[in-house]
Amino acid sequence: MSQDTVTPPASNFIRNIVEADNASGKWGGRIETRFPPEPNGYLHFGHAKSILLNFGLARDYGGVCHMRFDDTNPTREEQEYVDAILEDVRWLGCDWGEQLNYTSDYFDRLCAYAETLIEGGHAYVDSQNAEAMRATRGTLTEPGRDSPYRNRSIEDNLDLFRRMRAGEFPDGTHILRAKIDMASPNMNLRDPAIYRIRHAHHHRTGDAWCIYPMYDYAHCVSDALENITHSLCTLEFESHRPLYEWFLERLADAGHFSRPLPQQIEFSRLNLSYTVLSKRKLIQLVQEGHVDGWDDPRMPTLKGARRRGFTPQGFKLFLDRIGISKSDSLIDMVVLEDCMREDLNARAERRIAVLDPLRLVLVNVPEDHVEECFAPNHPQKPELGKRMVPLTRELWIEREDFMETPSKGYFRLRPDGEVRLRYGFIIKCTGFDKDEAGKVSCVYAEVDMDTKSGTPGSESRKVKGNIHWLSAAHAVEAEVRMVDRLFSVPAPGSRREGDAPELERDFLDDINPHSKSSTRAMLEPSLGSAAPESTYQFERHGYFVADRKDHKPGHAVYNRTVTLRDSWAK
RNA sequence: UGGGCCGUCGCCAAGCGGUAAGGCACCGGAUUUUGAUUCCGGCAUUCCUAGGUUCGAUCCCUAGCGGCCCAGCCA
Repeated sequence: MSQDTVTPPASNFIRNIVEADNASGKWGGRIETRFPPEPNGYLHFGHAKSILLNFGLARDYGGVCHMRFDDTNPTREEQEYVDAILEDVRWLGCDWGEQLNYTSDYFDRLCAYAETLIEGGHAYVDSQNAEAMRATRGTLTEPGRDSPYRNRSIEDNLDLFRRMRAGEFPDGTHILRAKIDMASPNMNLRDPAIYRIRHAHHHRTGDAWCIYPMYDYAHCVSDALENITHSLCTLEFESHRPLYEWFLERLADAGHFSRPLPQQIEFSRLNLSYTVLSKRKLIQLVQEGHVDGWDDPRMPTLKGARRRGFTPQGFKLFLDRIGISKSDSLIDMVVLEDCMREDLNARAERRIAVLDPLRLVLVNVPEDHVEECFAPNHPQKPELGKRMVPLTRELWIEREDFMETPSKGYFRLRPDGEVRLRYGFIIKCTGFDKDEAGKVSCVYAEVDMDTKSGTPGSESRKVKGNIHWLSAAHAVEAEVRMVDRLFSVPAPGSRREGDAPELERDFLDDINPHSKSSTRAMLEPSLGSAAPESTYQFERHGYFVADRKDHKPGHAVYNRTVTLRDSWAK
């Protein structure tokens, strides 16, 4: 094999299955997957795992991945979500080619196949109401009881089903059920529903239908219709697999599909510390106003991630790193953050930003003097060039880079201490002022003119400290949003050691009160005119992105994507 | 207490009868005009437990223990 291949994908049980299928010739080397979201909400980090897995697997084995909207429940699905989902999947870099599908595209066939199920004696119309069905389903340990309508004739079932479709009955009066086994130890096999009556407007089919298929029936049929080879889903569908196979086997027997039939394979969903990934909780956060919408940079949604400055490449790195398996896991948020750092470190140009400005006056620099200094745009990529940063008598430095009484190990500026102004000169502190409140308001220093960075001999004198700065006369003011983790505990809402047995915790109580703050910062002038979504490393601080929505000419707004690692305990 | 699935280093995760990959984290040390990056080195005599089969078991068998999922006309 060639040496220049990118990092080979890690082995996992799904790839093993695909490779075994390829080896046995099961699909003739073909692989087709699908990403099947329901358009009833925004995509989150958990979906990213599924998207990258499905599209990545297809790409790696020369196949295609279909985009498919599982839109079988008209009461909760909307076009708005379809558009948003497509935008997110595209943003992640995935390409579905011609395969943009909707389960609703198959309503005709789904309905026709339901009739063949009835004709084969595999389905019946039940006329019990929902409560009666629940009451006769049994429990985990007790078998259910057959419906009194279970043995209707095929003719009656067909007639009833057609009249359901024709709109003769109100919602909830009849339902088409699979005739399997009311005593099955697998609850999903106790005559599950196939079609329910719903007089509702569908976002794509309008009012053409008043009966809609259930997930278990629609999904496997859609997979078969699209010639999907490997149908990947999360672990909670494991006990639905026998049903998936039950429908397809019967429809194949009836001649609608040929074998081999698509195979459902389950993997464990993503759990991430310091956040929540359940649709219900995410909706709650938005609806109750705990965050500023679905695209709040703190939200674990793809819209939020994008606004925060997370990158598709970072997500790919993350998913390769955590792997695919069937064990329940809780991935530490630092892993995701670190992947973003890794990607951004390689690509982001460096800029200077002073987030908490403190005035520094260089006492031996004349009022109107402008000294041109040069800073590399990327320390590891000299080909990206340098830029000029002007140094003048009055500068902004970071407030935390000066300490009147330094703590142990501190090696930045201090009274009578020396430090290098990054890309500039070594300076020595000669004094400082304090305001009425006792807060340092201005620092004075003297420049050693023989130490300019880049000039011969400038390296002869070494100082440990190295701080960043900005010319007060040149810097532009900006709003910088310090985004942090949304929750302050690893598992929001979970019990903690020492909790009283009767105590119930609410994940909302674990929201990090400091997850969002905003500051007026000083930036290099070019940062004011950068395009929205431009990403930079603010030296010694972290990675920041020009806000996609609010960053405008004359009104710079940056979001902190992630801080730099800091081995100096803050 | 029915059924299904899972249990390998702090967090992930390979391995599938031949004597414990890798990543992240962590700990050393080197380089560094970002306390960043990069680089080198260290990091499971042991695979949930207990028995058994075998020349040999994380892999097979048995019995336990722990965790997750299933009782929507949701997906």
